Amino acid sequence: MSNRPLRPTSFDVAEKAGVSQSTVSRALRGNSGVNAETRARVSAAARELGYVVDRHASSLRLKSSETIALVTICRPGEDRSAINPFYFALLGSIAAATSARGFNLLVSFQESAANFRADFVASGLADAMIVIGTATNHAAWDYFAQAQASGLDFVCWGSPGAPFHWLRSDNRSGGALAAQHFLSLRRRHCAFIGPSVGISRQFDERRDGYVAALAAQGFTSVTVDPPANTDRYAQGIAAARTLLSQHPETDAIFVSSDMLALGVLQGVKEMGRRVPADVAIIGFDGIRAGTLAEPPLTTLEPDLDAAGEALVAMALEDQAHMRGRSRVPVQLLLRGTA
Amino acid sequence: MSNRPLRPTSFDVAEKAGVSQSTVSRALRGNSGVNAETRARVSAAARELGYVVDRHASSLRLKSSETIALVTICRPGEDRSAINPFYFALLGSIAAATSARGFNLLVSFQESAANFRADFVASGLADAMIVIGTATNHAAWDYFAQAQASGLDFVCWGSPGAPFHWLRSDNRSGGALAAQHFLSLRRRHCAFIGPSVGISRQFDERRDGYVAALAAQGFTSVTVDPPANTDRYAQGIAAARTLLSQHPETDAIFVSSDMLALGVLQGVKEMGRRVPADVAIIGFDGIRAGTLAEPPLTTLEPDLDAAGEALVAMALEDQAHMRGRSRVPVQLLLRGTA
DNA sequence: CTGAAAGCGCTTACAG
DNA sequence: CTGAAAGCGCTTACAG
Repeated sequence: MSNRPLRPTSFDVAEKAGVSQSTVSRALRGNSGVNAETRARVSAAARELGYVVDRHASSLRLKSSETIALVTICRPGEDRSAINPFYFALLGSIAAATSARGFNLLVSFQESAANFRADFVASGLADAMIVIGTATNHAAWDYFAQAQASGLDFVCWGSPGAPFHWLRSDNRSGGALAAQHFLSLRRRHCAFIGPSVGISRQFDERRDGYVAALAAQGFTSVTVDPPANTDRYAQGIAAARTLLSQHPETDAIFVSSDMLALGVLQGVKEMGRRVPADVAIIGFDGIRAGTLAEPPLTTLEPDLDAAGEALVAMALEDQAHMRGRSRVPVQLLLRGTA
Repeated sequence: MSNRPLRPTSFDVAEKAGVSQSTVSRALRGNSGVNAETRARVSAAARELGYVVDRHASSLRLKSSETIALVTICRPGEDRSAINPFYFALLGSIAAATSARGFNLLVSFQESAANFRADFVASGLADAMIVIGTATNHAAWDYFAQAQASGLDFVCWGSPGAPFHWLRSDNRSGGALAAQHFLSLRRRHCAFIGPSVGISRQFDERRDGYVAALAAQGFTSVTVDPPANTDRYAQGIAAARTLLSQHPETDAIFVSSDMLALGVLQGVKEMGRRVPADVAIIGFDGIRAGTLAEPPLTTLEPDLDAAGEALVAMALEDQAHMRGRSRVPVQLLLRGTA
């Protein structure tokens, strides 16, 4: 399959069209300054032969592959169907932005030293690299931090720790929106469930925005750190139990991410509380699976179309200093839990 | 970013190591018959210079890109986060199989004539192509059928209609497992909810296996075709209502896919039936979101690791006639709805 | 075991 | 407007 016996080259097209090979190249690239009649003849010949420009030859010459490499960092040992659907949605929006520019998208899921790899740009395979995925895989982010230290450049979603070029949700505003919504619902005993400080900047920002907005109205919030555990859903159930045992008066919970929030929702229901009547819940990410919960999960939804477009634009930006860091707007999606 | 000023070439490495460029190439490719000491010197020089083989030059010479192209067909107008998570899981397992072979994976989401594209192999970008995604997008499958007719070869999941090389779940066995499980649960009024004949071979096979296994024990099944509707979840709710109105005695429902089954579950509950006490439900696909339903969705789960591996193996198989068609085993995953 | 050279299939400066 | 030629960075048959 890789070695079609008769893949035609531009020389074959040239012969058939009765022109030189250089003219074929110019005509097919839409180069101005080619006689319209000649161009038509070349196009016809190419079509008849089923000719397609060889991308390797072309990229080699042009020193550009019109390809973006997308690395998704996974949890070690996690199987592919367990990957947080948020990252698949982000992958999809990056694919859309890539294809809108006529670029290709090379994807790679990485989880451990066995498959860490960052040489997509160095090998010419891609013009730029984007890194997304879980903040919890320290080995992976250390690897990419090191790659960056040795001169490799890329853009990432979230950016745990190191000073990468990043794009993030407007997390503080999201947290504030959650707080304001809870207060408008007359909730007075607000809580936050999310992983402890430092795991992910994004989680920290969400919590800080929430706590600050509550404080601005004279309210405080209790915080529960989910137990270390491989599965966010199970973590959510456990955290909800802990929270409601220690603070039975809780009537509103903002959760750092939807996968965790779905577990929290389950845990709250298992504790015999009605949602949202007794306890309101708001998650973060806008994942589709939230609509399947009962009741459907109210959440803060980042604009993923904007995120995909911005990540690709930042990655392709030639001036490294122009990349910097940037925010994607977030919107409160009222479904059923708040 | 695409144009690093100083990307070193094999000539630079050669100079630094004090050997010829050909020796660099041989040493780095692990070519046998290179002096061990020379090889070490070359490797060291390459490392110091941060040299990485240019994949375009290499692929051009070797006429092979060690890349698989994966096309995912989407519903027109559907946004990326709404793509059936089953296809993302399949994408993940294909990525794993690809990377296990040291291959790259190029992905493309296609939904309408505006972005139909099948020239990945013709342009040399990929050695083989895999097509997955919704069977409901006829325009897309027609496009690929036409591409095949003009000599392009590829492997696909499911294969609606045309005689593609395909991989499918062992759908008949899956349907039979559902039937047997319902009967072991003493259900006597079994139903099937799924799209009508011909939309997808896989759905037909599931229904046929189910009906045949019921018939073998002397039982029949009623079938409900979900209303034409863009959203599987909404279709499921509507179909459940129709079914329970027309056949209130129904105590078991096998549904052609999980996304539809999640809607059916919701619809059944909305009709005031308890699940699984009054009505048992079994879906098909094993998607993760099924575990978030209440109760968690019992389902038939195809072995996705095997599917990813087999799709890649079939795609890469040089002898087209060796590809043919093949089945992935399916397993009953008892969760909560049956 | 190693080097000089051809060639993979393009794109584009250089002539005309 | 078009053609002949150089060159992108590799891999490997061919000599030695």
